[in-house]
Amino acid sequence: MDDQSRMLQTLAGVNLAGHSVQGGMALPPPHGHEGADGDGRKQDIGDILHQIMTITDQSLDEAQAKKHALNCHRMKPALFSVLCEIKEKTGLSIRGAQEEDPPDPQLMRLDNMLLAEGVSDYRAKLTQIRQIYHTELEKYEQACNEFTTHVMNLLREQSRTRPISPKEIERMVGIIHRKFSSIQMQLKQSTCEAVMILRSRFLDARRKRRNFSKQATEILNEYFYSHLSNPYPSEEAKEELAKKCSITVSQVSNWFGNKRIRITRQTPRPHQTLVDTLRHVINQTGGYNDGLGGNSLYSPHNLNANGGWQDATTPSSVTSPTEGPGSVHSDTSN
DNA sequence: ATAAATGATTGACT
DNA sequence: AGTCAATCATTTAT
Repeated sequence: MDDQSRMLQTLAGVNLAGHSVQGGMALPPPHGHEGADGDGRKQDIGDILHQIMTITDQSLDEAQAKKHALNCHRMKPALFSVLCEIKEKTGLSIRGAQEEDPPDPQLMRLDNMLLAEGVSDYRAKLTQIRQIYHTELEKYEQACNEFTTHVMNLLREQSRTRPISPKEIERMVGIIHRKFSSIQMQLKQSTCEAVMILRSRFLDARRKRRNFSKQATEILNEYFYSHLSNPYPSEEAKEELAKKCSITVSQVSNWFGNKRIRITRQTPRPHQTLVDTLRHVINQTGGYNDGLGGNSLYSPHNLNANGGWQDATTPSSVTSPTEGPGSVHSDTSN
């Protein structure tokens, strides 16, 4: 399980840093400018999608211009009847070519993984990407059809005044289709990359952390050292601390767990004793006056070597540990 | 560049 | 359910 996620992380990293996504569909590199390795890859999702949309609009504009020219032409009605039968031919081939891979095994696999992981935010974003992807794909199809039709109209028309063989027209159509499908490739690749980026960001986020503010640490330390004899805050206390520190209850729990284990631990720097460590901490924070008894600031025998406060049989002074319900692990509400 | 500190995660235990 | 212990992955200090 853990291995798997690490593997995924690695995979995503490779894909993002290196070359194009190679998955269920072998994608040729996008024909074009970027000679060096990934300039485009550094763009974020928004840029990529915007790029796609720009391309689409250009294509549509072009088609629109031709359409207008055609509409005004006197030969239009005659041409259309002829074009209809051609359209039937090419239209099928276009559809056939485009419906081949939209399901996209790579995306399907990603979807399945996402479902398994059940991350709502993640899934929402993925849905958004997918939606945009399908929208764009549709636009492309439409643009391709229109453009093809209109180019053919023009050629047909021109064949009246200059020699243009049907073969030549077919060739032209082929060129257009190839052009469009290469653009489509880019769309797919961009979508895959966007998903990859999204995924890697999510996986990263699991381990991302920010240190608490100095103030928050101060508050936590104060409580800790003020309750050294029993540093187990009740649920209510945790909630209060969480509120004061602007962190979650889980984070408070994590902090106390870490603190307890680490304050006792024998690992504070090779040549530093426990007392030194504690003194160091105190000096750093200015000291915490024990709210109860005022004694015992970090006196080692309060923490028996095995790290059990429970066994320390601490005298009274301990607020009753009214443990409430709750406290869930893992909270990333930041 | 390397070591230490630190917040989060995970599995076991009770 | 809460905790400990070990560990991971990042941030901070040296």
